[in-house]
Amino acid sequence: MSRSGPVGTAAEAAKLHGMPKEAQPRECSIADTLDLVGERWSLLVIRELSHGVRRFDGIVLNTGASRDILTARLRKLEAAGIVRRERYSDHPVRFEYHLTPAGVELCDVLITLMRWGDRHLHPDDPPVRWQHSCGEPLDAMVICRHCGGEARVGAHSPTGRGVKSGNTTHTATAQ
Amino acid sequence: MSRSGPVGTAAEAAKLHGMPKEAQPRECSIADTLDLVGERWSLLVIRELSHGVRRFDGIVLNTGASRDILTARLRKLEAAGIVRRERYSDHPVRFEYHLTPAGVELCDVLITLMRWGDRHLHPDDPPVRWQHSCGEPLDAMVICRHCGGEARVGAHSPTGRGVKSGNTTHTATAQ
DNA sequence: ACCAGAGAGTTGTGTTTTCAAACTAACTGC
DNA sequence: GCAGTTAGTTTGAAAACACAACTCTCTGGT
Repeated sequence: MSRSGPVGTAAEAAKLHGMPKEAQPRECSIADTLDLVGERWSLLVIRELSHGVRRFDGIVLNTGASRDILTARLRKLEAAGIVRRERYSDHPVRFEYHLTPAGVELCDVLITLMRWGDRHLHPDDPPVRWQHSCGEPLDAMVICRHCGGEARVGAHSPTGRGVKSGNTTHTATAQ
Repeated sequence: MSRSGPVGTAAEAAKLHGMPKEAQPRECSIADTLDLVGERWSLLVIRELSHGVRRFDGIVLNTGASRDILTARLRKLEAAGIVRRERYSDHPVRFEYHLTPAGVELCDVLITLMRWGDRHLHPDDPPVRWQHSCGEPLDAMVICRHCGGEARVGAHSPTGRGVKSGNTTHTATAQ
């Protein structure tokens, strides 16, 4: 496998003997986003908020999450600036939850997850349809802003500091 | 999650007295897709495969997943038809992993996750850029196939059997 | 005044998953 | 015949999760 030259010593040490501990995960926005939102329930919470369900018990009911976990997730999403917690009553102190603009942007992830599930898990009876503002049921597509073409075509070639050189291990071409 | 089962009166019973146990999660392609792919590491495995890393140790190295978990994830993704396991050597039996077409379609999810992370977590230095086939660095957008407009605009209104009626609890309007 | 119930959690107690590192097994190349 | 590669298992310990029950503060009915 590719003598990748003078890399950082972590990877070297790692491959010296059986890779005991030193994995060197990529720097990557996907991983970083998943750290915030990749746990069980988090994205379903965002789904509920985007559907207009704003109260604790409503979210419990519609997702199936247990209440303690839901508390933890809401706190984490709030800390990440994805959710805003707002008091709607003072006498019994009560809160409801809203998506922040950053949270609303996460709906793109929900949309692509839903499209995949509709196509591959429910090919002829999507359980939910989202109506787009144009009036039609939403059928989503991810495109490149520059050329307008479908984003996922052929092999993409990643570049940047999160890309290591010698790890593709002689299997170069696309799928 | 997503206990579909014989629905009917569960929600009714649930909201009648204090909702002791009976949550009734929505039928939903988002939840169903997350059941397959929503665990930690699963999407990072798909990221690696989409980058052309096909071997067990390469995936361990680049994701940081522990080996036993990776084994479990790969088996699950294979069972779901997202990943194909292919023998590339017989004498020491060795395998490598590929994305199936269904797996390739999941790259849309990765792309939207990456875009969110780039915008909100690394506003001025994305760790990785994906080059689109048009030559430009990919800047993705989710659109509606019908009208070509951005998918996530204003409030969407979900319809279908996965939508329950009385759960929005008097908070009606959009975000 | 009294009780039921909503709402938003917290607490306590088990059950599962995950983790990290070590170990196995079957080879290759020198 | 030994170092090294590859693809996993195994093994305890740690973290996450599930579930029911409980709290605390009101509101609304009788």
